[in-house]
Amino acid sequence: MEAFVNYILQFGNLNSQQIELILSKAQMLALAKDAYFSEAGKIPRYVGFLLKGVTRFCYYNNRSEEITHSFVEENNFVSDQQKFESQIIASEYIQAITDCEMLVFSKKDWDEIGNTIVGWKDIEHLIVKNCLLKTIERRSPLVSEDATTRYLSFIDQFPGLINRVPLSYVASYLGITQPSLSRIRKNIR
Amino acid sequence: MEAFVNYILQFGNLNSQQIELILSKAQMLALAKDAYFSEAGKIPRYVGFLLKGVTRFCYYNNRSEEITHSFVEENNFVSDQQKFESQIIASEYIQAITDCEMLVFSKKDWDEIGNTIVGWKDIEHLIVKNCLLKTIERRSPLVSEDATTRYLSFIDQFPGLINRVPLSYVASYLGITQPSLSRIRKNIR
DNA sequence: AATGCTTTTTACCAAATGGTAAATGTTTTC
DNA sequence: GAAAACATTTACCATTTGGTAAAAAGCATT
Repeated sequence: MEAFVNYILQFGNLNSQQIELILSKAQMLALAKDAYFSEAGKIPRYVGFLLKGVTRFCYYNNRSEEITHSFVEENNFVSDQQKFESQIIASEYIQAITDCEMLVFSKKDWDEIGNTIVGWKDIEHLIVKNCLLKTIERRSPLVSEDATTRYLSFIDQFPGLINRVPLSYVASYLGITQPSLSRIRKNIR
Repeated sequence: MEAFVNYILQFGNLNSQQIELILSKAQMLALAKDAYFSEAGKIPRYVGFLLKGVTRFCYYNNRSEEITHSFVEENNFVSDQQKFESQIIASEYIQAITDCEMLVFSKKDWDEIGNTIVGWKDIEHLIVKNCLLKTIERRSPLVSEDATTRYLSFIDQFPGLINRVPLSYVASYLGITQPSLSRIRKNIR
């Protein structure tokens, strides 16, 4: 809870009443492992802040292969932002990889925060921009480096995560098959 | 010029005085082929809107290979946005691939627009968000698909661009070597 | 048309990765 | 603790891609 407030205050100042207002709108959501927070074909109902656990974003490409394109760890926002904001149908899934605890906000409450707190929209924009830039930065080596380097940079970018998520998801994230990832791990040892 | 105004008006309403103000700050910049608009190691001076020509973003990875990570065609903003906004040293290059014509704004003028026009910052945020989302979307297939599919989706996303830029840049963008790209093009014919 | 310059293709072989299925290891459930 | 279910590794070989250098093609200049 404190982590959530600290996270937000990185991006702008809020007084205690404003923080109170935000927290009053937050709902606690427990998500069991493998449960979906948001699903392709449905409109995302909530934006969430992950207090505990790991989630992933995934979709199915045109060969019906499941592609994991992002991981989100605790103390970060989890949201299909564009689809949530416009309340349109999502084309990807957000799934809990471990049991998760989240603070979530309905679209209505989220909008109310934006309409009530002066300067909130700026903060929100900064948060979104920050997340998008981080995504781009993280995914850069996935294009230009070989698989071993990609794996090493994954380890670097997400310390410890390799022990918390199935390797099949990591292989997909890195753009290689699971046997390839297994071979790479063997060669590194 | 009109293209620039239309582009902006996609993201919010502005009256004619506001538009006049914006245009009064704009400077015309002609950039010869291969010239840099922004350079690694330097602070980006301008944010630009590309009226004519093609540019690319590139950087050097830790093996000193030059990586082209984005192309920008006419009627789009060209900016190392994060570095321009914070006026910090860039880590990548923005280079004209063909002769270019741009509208550019200095940091000072750009800030003045933001401080003068109510609602401009919202528009700016939307533009930035839009560009970042487009970047992510375009680069998605570069991870999860094989090289031939990546090439085809490049052709799809940038119609005609293949005939305007060196294939070596495209190969780099797709994460393959130039001989590989050449082979792929041959197989498709 | 000839010259030099750059870009693109080709050819060669080595290395990396994919596809599949079986084997092993690990966790869960009863 | 045994059985079942799931996750990971291994092994096999086919295919793709990389690295390098030479050849060919395309462009500009004279």
